[in-house]
Amino acid sequence: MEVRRQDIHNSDIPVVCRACEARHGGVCGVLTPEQLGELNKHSSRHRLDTGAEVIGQGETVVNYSNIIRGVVKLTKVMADGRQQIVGLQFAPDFLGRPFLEESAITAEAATESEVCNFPRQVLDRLVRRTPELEHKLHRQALKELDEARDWMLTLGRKTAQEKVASFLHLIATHVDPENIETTVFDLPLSRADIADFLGLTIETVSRQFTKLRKENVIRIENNRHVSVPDMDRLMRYAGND
Amino acid sequence: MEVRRQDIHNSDIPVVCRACEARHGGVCGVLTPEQLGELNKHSSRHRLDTGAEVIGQGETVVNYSNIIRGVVKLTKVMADGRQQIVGLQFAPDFLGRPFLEESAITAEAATESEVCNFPRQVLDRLVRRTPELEHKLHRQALKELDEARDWMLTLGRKTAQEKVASFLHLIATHVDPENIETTVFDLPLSRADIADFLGLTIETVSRQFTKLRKENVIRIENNRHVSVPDMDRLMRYAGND
DNA sequence: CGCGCCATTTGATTTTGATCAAGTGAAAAG
DNA sequence: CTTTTCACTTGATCAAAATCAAATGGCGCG
Repeated sequence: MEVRRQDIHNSDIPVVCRACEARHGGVCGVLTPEQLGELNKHSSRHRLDTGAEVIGQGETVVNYSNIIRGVVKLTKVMADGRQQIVGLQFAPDFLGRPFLEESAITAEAATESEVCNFPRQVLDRLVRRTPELEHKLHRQALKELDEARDWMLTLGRKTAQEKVASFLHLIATHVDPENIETTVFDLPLSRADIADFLGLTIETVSRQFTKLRKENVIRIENNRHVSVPDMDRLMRYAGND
Repeated sequence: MEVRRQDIHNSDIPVVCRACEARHGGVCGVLTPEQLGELNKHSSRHRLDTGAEVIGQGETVVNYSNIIRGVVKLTKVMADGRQQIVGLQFAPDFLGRPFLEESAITAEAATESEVCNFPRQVLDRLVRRTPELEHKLHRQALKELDEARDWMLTLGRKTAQEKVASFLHLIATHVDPENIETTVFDLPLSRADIADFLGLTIETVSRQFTKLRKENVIRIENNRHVSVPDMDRLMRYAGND
């Protein structure tokens, strides 16, 4: 009986969703098969090259997305071109700002990525009828808020060295959706992006990487591949005692 | 008939809530008279002196609050004492982090304030039964997230002068709950708090105030009373073109 | 293989804001 | 009325990170 019900349910779930890596952790996880089916009718998967823009600052929001794979950066730019990354989103995060017509930020792929898009209106309608979905989105918004506030402390009060170490720790705890903390990983961001994330220049970021490497806090190969022999030590360099 | 219903409703609303300045803008605005009555049974109003702590970083959350009057600052501290204000909340904002046992931040009154406290459990229960309430809290979380991200750009990429000008503009647009923008106002924060908000030192903040005053961007009396003759000019100094 | 491209690193110098150290002024306390 | 206190301002010097300027080092391509 239990098994049979399971079967029926599975067959109700859209084929593309069944194998979706983001289905359980992401917003889709709270939907019933019927709702998933409805959403799926209007949704589409896309591959994004590094640098591909999902939405631009000031543009009208037509789609929300789920990140299936990859890292998406959220940036704000000033009129004179100064730029700040205000958030990094990893799979299976939801991507979008509910209840606003116009995006206040630019979202673009930091790495080669994959997303699942669905029209704003379809999800908005679904949210109104599904308290669990709003709850899920609410939790994600609160998580992003916590992360943003952690980062404000980093931006406002930490030294360049602490900023870079904090960034490495952030990546170590987020790149792999499977693991809470990874000690060997590839940086999803270029030095320029890291600088934009940390409120520093490329040169300062590079110098701090060199310093951390010379003090054996990290090892680096090919610019992007990092290993951290002692995560606690890195944490201390990040100012997190 | 319409009038009579209104009367019945009014008589159902708890006496203390009827005159509450925060009732309409705040979370209470979405509650039915019955729900308001239930919440009110467990809630209590408190006056807060400047500096009074609402909750401390790392403490267990027992209460949520509504700000009735005044300004509350949200701060994060590092182990060595470095401090960053990560949010300013004005009446009638909701104060609290739903769905988390432990507070990641300290909240304290930046000015003499008044809040209405209610037990975490009572509101949590109410949220589960009231989608409109969760929607309201969700919207507030998203508003705070937008503000946090705006501020990240300020912290990471703006000069000291732009930071101070940005702060003045923020205050001008938030101190008076009645008005979108005020040109004459009292600063709700000391120089030390402003420094903690902007990621600067007291001395740098002071020097930038002097500079803005000398260039007639602002006038200052008694350290706290500010008037802005030309808000667009201030905006330009803030780097918002 | 050699060339050019691009990201990154490294070096020299400058600038911004922090730090250290006195002042000032207004309000509270004696 | 004087003294103390506290928040804020001002000044001199210092240090961290920005800026300007060259190297370096893969990597794709002819």
